[in-house]
Amino acid sequence: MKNSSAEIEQASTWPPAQNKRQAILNAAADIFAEQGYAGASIDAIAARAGVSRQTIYNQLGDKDNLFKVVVAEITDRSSAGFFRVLDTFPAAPEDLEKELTEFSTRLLRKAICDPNGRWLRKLVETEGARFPELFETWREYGPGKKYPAIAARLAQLAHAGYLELDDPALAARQFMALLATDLRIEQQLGRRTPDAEIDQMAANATRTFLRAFASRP
Amino acid sequence: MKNSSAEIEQASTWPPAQNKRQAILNAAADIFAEQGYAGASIDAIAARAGVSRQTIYNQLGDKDNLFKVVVAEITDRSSAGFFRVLDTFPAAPEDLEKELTEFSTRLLRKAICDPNGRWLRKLVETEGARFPELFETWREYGPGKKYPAIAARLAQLAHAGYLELDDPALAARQFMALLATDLRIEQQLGRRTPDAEIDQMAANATRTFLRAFASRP
DNA sequence: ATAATTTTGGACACAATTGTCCAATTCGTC
DNA sequence: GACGAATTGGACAATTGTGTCCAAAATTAT
Repeated sequence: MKNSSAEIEQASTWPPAQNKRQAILNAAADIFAEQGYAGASIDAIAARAGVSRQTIYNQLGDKDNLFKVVVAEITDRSSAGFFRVLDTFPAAPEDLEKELTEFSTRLLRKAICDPNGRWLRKLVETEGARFPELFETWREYGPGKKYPAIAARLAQLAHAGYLELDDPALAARQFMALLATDLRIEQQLGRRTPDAEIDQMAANATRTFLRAFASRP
Repeated sequence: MKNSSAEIEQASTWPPAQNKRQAILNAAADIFAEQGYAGASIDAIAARAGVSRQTIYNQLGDKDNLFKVVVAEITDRSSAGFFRVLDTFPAAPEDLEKELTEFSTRLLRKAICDPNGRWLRKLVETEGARFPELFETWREYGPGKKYPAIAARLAQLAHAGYLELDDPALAARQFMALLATDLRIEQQLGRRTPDAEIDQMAANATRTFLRAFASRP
């Protein structure tokens, strides 16, 4: 019973009840992502959370509601992580390629590799068709907020003369696509990608992106 | 009971038994992709195939085996479709951007949008962790064969002086990433993307790819 | 037409799961 | 240490799904 969510949990600085609630949410996120909605049994979640089944029903109601709460929770965390990284976007870089590559590395490491984002993507892919509202929620947070945020930063770089963009929104999607492509393949294995490879991916993506969009003197 | 697999079925030029078998396989592909392995019930598959449950057990054994056969079948079809399109890759184009864009359009339309590929990606994403051999099979056919094939064509273009590549394999992955990025978002909705949008995606991807890799005079 | 093969549909046993109830126990607080 | 609240674990009914069996019906080949 290796607990792959340990990284996310916060120590017991919360009211005791909230602590168990977090344990349940983390366990549920694991199991839902691994097994899908139908395949995830409440017993399995209870077992992984180290909690009795009844406690889950007490705190979170039925399976449907548990699922919704889990997704909402993870969406928040994932979004927060992303925007924390986005704040480090280089606004007036001296060495554009170097600083953008470093930003890409951070983005890959903290926002795309992190369990929250992975769970979310998988859950949306798996259960999106069956939970249309959830799909909408995710859409609002994911493509709806992240891409425009990236696009704004890129547009700013373009305005400052670093890039030549005619469609910042498109450039943002392409930037993210280049960044995530290799990871997508690796990730489905569940394999934890070594840092060196992540650096390489960030460098590859950034290099190609700049070959396409960097201003030429 | 709209049959979204009609496009794939072949008329009754087959031995009768094979015909029902195909119906089962198509229905199973639908249901597995929609509901995941755990959520897919044999009864639902039988109902959609217009066949009795017993017939499924007669022809294909238990659920596990049914799933494996479905994936193998779809993998074959998907792979065949891809390589059929790949044969139209422009080897000595007069207008590189134009011809590569047209190729991209074909690839998007016939190989990435098509139901086979979509089912496969979703099933692998959903159930890959629980069926390691299937994951390996897919990997062999997908990244294992398709990417090198694309890379070879790109390398050929580079050798002929059209492109400047130092890593054809990487360029192939990036080319595919640029192509698929917008589609991935649209597709999860199950929405059928209009042809005009597909053309646009192909043009956007190709344009950026060539901005990065086309030889400059 | 007749024989062989498949298909059908319904019944069945078995297992897993959901969600509820409740008495005993543990935990945090005062 | 004693009180109140939360947690536990086990039992429970109801539902759903798997996989098997079998006799009747339909389909296909001879």
